[in-house]
Amino acid sequence: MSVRQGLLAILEHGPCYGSQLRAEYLRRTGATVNVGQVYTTLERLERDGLVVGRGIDDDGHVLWGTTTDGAAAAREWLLTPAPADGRDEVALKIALAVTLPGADVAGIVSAQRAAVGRQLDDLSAQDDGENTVSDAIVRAARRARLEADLRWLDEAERLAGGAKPFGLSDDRPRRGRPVRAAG
Amino acid sequence: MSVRQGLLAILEHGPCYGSQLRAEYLRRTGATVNVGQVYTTLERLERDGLVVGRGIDDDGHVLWGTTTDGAAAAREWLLTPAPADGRDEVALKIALAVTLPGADVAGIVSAQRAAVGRQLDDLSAQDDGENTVSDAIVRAARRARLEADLRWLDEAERLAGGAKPFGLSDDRPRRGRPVRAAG
DNA sequence: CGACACATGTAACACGTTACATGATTTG
DNA sequence: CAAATCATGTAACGTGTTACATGTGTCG
Repeated sequence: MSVRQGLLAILEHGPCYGSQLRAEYLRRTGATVNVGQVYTTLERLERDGLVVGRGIDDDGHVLWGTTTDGAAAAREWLLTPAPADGRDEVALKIALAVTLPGADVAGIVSAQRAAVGRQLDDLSAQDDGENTVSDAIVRAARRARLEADLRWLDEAERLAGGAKPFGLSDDRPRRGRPVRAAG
Repeated sequence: MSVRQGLLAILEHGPCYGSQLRAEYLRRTGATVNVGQVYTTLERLERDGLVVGRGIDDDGHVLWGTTTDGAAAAREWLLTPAPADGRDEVALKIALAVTLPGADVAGIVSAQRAAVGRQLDDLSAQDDGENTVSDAIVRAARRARLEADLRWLDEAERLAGGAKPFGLSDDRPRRGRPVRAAG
């Protein structure tokens, strides 16, 4: 959900053509976007009335700009807090593992801990001191989450100690009209 | 990517029918899955040779079980660390905002901080002490990440202080064969 | 019978990915 | 001309969502 809105927010500051938009997104967030996605996203934004074609460049580039609605949507997105992330894959995996008979929870946790450590190392290794503020912000976010994951993994291991795995539930729901409590 | 694998891991411990599988997923992870997705996921797993139909229940339920490949895939998934999350929507948004002239970065950060605080409150409010270990693990993960976000938001605000927004890039790439440095 | 809930799908859509197919342009 | 790069798409696929369309069984 962040690519669409990000591209729109950039477009609000001036018309761009497709691959230029991609470059701006990279320059401003450090994140890469697939080129093809930029074009399909522009199509959808046009369909939704948020951007319009602004004709052709002197160099033959296809320019796009925001509509009034598009500019408003971009500004609103910036000011609206992002929704909570849905699924935390690692957490769900470990939560599931502690319920499965025979699962090697300790092994899973330690493998995950090693992977997080590696990701932290990678993050430090990429830090060549020549970063933009945007880069620094994104990297700080990643680092903060990874360190939080490490602490959480310790906690998860502790919690997992008290877990009892179980098999498939025996009580299958009964079909038909439910018995209603007397009112 | 986590629903497919999660369902498969449950199926490895015994045949299930669709909505039973959904119930088990909820019971073991605390996360809801759309019922329709369970059925389409089962179709895909069958297509990929990881599950097979196990006939019909006494109650008419359509049973599914893992194949040898499916069981192996489930076990491997459990032991393999999850890949790093892709886009951190909040981080990208703020990284982008600091590059946009006129963006109210302080306002965005404080709105986000308030939202994270609210999410932490919600998390505490839901804690009725009657939780499974799986629930506790998932909630601990969410709490750890939210607290990390709070710390990171402070850092981001500090970092944003030194940022200078900029307009669209002037140097457009030149088409054609690039000039190659003399070898 | 009719309401209700379980159960099994299907359809349409959104977002994201990779890969492929073309043009146009410029340099060697 | 041939190679390399920019630029603009299109196609296919994967995962996920919501909404809709049906059965089927049970209870009042």
